[in-house]
Amino acid sequence: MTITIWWIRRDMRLEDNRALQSAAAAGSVVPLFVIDPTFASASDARRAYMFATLRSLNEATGGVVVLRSGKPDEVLPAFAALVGASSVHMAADFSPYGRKRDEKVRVALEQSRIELVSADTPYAVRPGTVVKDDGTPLKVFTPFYKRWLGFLPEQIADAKVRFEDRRELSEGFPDIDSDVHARWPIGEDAVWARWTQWSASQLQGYNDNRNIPSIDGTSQLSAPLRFGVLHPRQLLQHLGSSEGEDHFRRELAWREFYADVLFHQPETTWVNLQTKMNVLPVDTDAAAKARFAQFCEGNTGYPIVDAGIRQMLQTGWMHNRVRMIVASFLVKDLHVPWQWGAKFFMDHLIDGDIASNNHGWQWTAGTGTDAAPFFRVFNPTSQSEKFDPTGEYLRQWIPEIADLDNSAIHAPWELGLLAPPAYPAPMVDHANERLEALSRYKSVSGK
DNA sequence: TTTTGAGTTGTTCGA
DNA sequence: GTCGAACAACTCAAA
Repeated sequence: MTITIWWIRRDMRLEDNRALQSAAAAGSVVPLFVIDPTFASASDARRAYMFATLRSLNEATGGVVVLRSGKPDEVLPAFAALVGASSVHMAADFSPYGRKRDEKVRVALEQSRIELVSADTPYAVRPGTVVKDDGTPLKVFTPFYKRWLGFLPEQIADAKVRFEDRRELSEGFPDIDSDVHARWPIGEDAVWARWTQWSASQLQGYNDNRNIPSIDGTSQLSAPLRFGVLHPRQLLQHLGSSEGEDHFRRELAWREFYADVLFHQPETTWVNLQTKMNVLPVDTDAAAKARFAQFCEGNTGYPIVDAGIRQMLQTGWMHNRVRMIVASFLVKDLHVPWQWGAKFFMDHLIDGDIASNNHGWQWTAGTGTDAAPFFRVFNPTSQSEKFDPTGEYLRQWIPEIADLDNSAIHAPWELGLLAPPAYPAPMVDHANERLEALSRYKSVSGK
């Protein structure tokens, strides 16, 4: 019997998994997960989620997932030789690191005459597919979206998979912080249960409710999507054409758009997409670093900003609307490089995806796709009043101000209510910093 | 090739 | 409280 390897990466599921199906079509499958040394740089929350998910996947296979530590271009050829595999099957990874890694692995396997088969992608539409009539990629979301809709994949029925039991070759699973199980649905069954429950009650009202951080208005499926516990094409199957469903489809498409942008311009992970923005003045001196450190603790004195940061520090996740408010504050009130914020988010988010995260930051900073009007500066107080009118979200994450009433909680300094005992005064004056930001952005386009 | 309309998520000010 | 205008200039997509 031919042995094949399913190299598990961002596709931690058994259902609708074309890499697994490809491996199974060619032989009896050894599922392999390589613990790459670079994972050490992932956030604690993300690593905990990943291993909890893998453990669940292992159980779903009857315990045959093999873990091996080391550099993938060394582990895969050695492991393939060990089990006598003739091919390795995977879903392509489009992150800049993933592309380099996979090319190294392909070359290394080739020397042993083992084929690396790329049989799936983490996206409904493979990055690089959606192009204009002249064959070049799109840089604006809306036209991308319209064309992307025309490429949505067909559903393919799963064939039965025969697994090969080589569990004696596996390293043990690392200990898993029990917190992650308490906080997140782990594994395919639990994640689909979450989708079923959430979509039944929230999808119709998604348009409005997704912006309210105190309610369960967003799917919270970002981490499962990040690790492929479910695939976007599966979600798309469940979406009709109501306003809420349309909007949810657009959100899925944003994930694909940013992957596409990064695929074409991998260097924009950490440098401005719009090079003209390279002359935007940013602060990087010791004082800026001190302000950044205060920001990272969730002690800016702006409740909505601090609530978001604390939510992320404590849970590994932050509500999308609040991510924008927090990012805008860092870039436009503290005037530090967006890269600092992007790194900070990647260091803590459970769902941290390099394309969505870093291009989201570029969007906020005005350096990315969508030449955002330079005057679009979020006001943290009015955003708070608009999207958390009852202050419920603020109270959940900032106990120091939990006793303030609705009229005071969004801007506790205004009534002289510098809340007991420890909530800080605003670290900067937003009205001043807004003007400062406007003048800096204006300076970029010249007079 | 040229032209035209549009571009995720905002705020402030004055009527 | 509500509403519309102003806030720049530029790039992109498509006709």
